[in-house]
Order: sequence, then C-alpha cells, then structure tokens
Amino acid sequence: MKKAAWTEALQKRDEQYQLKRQALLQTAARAFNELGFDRASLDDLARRLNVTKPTLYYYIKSKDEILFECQKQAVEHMRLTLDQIRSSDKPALEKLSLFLVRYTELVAEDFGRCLVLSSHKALQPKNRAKMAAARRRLDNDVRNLIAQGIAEGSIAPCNPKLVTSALFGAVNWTAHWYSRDGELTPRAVGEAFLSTFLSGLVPRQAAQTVRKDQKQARGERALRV
Amino acid sequence: MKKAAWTEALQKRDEQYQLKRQALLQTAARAFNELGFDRASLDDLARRLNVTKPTLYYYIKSKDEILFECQKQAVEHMRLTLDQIRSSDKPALEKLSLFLVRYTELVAEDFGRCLVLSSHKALQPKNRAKMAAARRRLDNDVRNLIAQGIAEGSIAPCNPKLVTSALFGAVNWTAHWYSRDGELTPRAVGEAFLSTFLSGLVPRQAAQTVRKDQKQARGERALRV
DNA sequence: ATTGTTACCTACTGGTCGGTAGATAGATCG
DNA sequence: CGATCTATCTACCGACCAGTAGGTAACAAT
Repeated sequence: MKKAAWTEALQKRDEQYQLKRQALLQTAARAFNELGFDRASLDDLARRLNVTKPTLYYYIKSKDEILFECQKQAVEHMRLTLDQIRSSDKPALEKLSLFLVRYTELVAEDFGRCLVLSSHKALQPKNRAKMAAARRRLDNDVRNLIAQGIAEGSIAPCNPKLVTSALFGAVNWTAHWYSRDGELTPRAVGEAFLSTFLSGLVPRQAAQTVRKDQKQARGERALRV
Repeated sequence: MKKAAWTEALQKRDEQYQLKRQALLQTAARAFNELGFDRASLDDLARRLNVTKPTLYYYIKSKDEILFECQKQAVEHMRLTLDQIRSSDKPALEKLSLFLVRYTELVAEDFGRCLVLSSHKALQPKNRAKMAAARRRLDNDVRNLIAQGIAEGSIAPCNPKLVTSALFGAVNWTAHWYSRDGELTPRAVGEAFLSTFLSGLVPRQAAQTVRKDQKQARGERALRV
C-alpha cells in the first residue's frame, strides 16, 4: 500500500516531467523553424517558455540534443506510418500514394519541419549518424515500393532512386513555403503533388483509362488539383 | 596619351580587384554550402583565401553582403536563362523543359546551391526583399509557362501554382544530396526529373502515342532515366 | 623627393551564446 | 521537526565571432 502510493507519486511526477520536456521540444522546434537552429538562442527559447536558461538544462543536456530529439520524434512518426502502410496488403502504387500524402502532412508539423529544415550538421557525430541511417532507411523503403510497383506493372519503368529523390524533394521543400494561414491543408498539397506525379504533365490520350488508373492508385479518396 | 595610359592602368587594377572579389564570393559560397552560413566564420573564409579577416573587408562590407552577392549572381543567371528561353518561339512545354534542366544545372553550382541552401533570413531586410522579389518573379514566370501550356493543350489541366512548387521543390532539394563525385551529371538528374514530371508514374496505355508526346515535349534531346 | 593610393597586416573591442556553479523555495517523507 | 529531493533561480565564464582602428610596405603620380 505504502509502496503503491510511492510509485504512483513517482509516476505522476515523471509524467509531469515528460510533459514539460515535450513542451520544451515543441517550442524549440517552432523556434528552430522560425529562426533557424543557429539563430535560435536558448535564452530566447527559455523566454518563450517563461523560464530561465539554466532551467532548460534540467530537461535536456545540450542544444543539439534538443534538435536530435525533435528530429528523432519526426522520423519515428514517419517510420511508424510507413510500416503501417507497408504491412497492409494494398498494391505498391497505393501504398506509395498513401505514404506520400501522410508524409506531406508530417512535414507540415513542427517536428517534421524541423527534420527537414534544420541542418543535421549541428548534431553530434553519433546522433548525426543515427539520423542519417533512419532517413536512409525511409528513403530506401520508398524506393523499394516503387521498384515493386514497376514489377507489378502499376508503375511505369523508371529509376526508383531518382524518382524517390524527386518525390521527397518536392514534399520536403513545402516546409519552406507552406503556411497554415493559406487555404490549402497539408493533405490537399500532398494530394495535388501525388496527382502530378501519378499522371504527369503531358495530357493522357485515353482520358477514360487514365481516370480508372488514378482511381485505383488513389484508393477511395478524392483528389483535387 | 598620358590620360589613356592612366585609365588603362586604372582599368587593369579594377579588373584585378573584381577578379579577387569574385574569388572571395566563390570561396565563400563553397564554405556556406559546406558548413551553413551561420557556422562558416569569416576567419575560416580568410584562411581559405590565404589572407586575414580584415582584408576581406577591403572587398566586401559585411558578411551578409557576401551572401547577398552570391545569391544575386545565382538568381541573375537563372533570370538570364529563363528570359532567353522565353524569348524563343518554342511551345510552352518545351520552354518549361529546357528551363527545368538548365535550372537543375545551376542549382548544382556553388552560387545556385547557395541560393537554395542558405537561408534568406540572414540577409538585411532590404536585400531580403530584393531576393524575394526576384525569386517570386522566376516562380511566377514558370507558373505562367505552365498556364500557357495548358492553354495550348500541351500540358494537362492542373494547378500551375502547385505544380511549379513541386517542380522547384524537387530540383531545389537536389542541393541537399547531389554530389559531383557520383556518376550522374546535373543535366542527367534534371532530365530524369523532367521525364518523371512529364510522363507520370502511372504507365501510359498507348505506348506509341506517349512516345510521340514525349518526343514533342522534349524537343530533340535524348532523355534517359 | 614627396605625396597619395592600394592592398594588406596586427591588435583589439563589444556583444552574444552555450553551458556551469551554486543557492533557494517549496514539496515530500521518515 | 528535520532531512531530502525537485524545480527553478541568480550570477557568471570562456569561447567565438563580426567588425574596427590604425599602421605599413609597395608602388605610382607629380
């Protein structure tokens, strides 16, 4: 009984700690995205959180650890999303489509933006290596998805490596211009990009057939460009 | 005679000055691209040029002026390229294709990379505004090219704004991964991206017709993916 | 020879920033 | 109550860095 109460109190305290730590990371990510990692000072971050700088060090151990944690959470979120989609039994092209749209949404969030905008050069070598590996793995899985699509015949023959780069590049770059103040939701942007990548700019001859293709590719969702 | 010799000597001196200034900018751009603008110190830059830091101030008046000059030269180069292509009497889709490939090459160069990688946030408000305007104008012109293509029927109906963002995004992002050490030339990357954007990932039904379309779109150049 | 100019230097400043030392108010617990 | 632990503070340090002051050797112009 006594022990139970003790661990309970401990848990509650730890929960508070984690909550505050998370708030710190979120605010930091926003600051990094606004000003850039190097130009966002810890004093400024502390000010945003209504504490003083040394207080931050109760929750984190260095500035680049903050960056690493932000980027880690983003990449873990992406990882989870991709694994979930991959484990479904949908055709490769649809998996790719689903991921692309979801990925666009993640890049529009604080941590996602942070992953894409803040240079990995600021990280310690060890953390930098970890991040690079995780990102390479994501890239590689998407590449394989495309290769599968080609094998299945749902994707036209192409260089999966370069197409993946184009895909990620287009979406990653949204972090530089996308704003929630506009009319577009991140999802709408992702779907528009998807549509462009799927159909291409050159008009399709047999409109009917193309529409069927796209429908299959997109699943049941409605795409507007 | 005397006056002629005088102006001649002056010109020669000025030429030397401009040459050295240009070398400074080029080296700076490389440093910025390697380390990021904020992390590249002027002492480091001076070291690379085998001079001391105060010497730099004989050629430039502040660090952010260096960045501005680098980005300005990049954007001027792009401007010139686009104007040249626009003034030709080719169909809009071909103009777009030509520019996309050339733009990819420019982004692979020192100044182009600098334009795309180094944050405009470091610039003084006045210079930042100038850069933003120049970039917006480029973006707008490409957007109009796409709108023309749609009007001509050579480009499938789409949202020109978003397609332009995807196009620029994919190419801009190459600055993060492209290396001259690999097998690919910047031109090859540009052409592969172009091909992807033109044909789309969904296989074309009537292979014959599609090939004709692509040929028309690409002009006489050979595209490999 | 004198004067001015060019292209560079040595030496320094002022400010910012990441990070630390060490204290303290308040809660927790025996 | 006394002891301990948590969360936060004030005050400071050392490093770095953009930018400046002021000098100087070389060279040219008069």
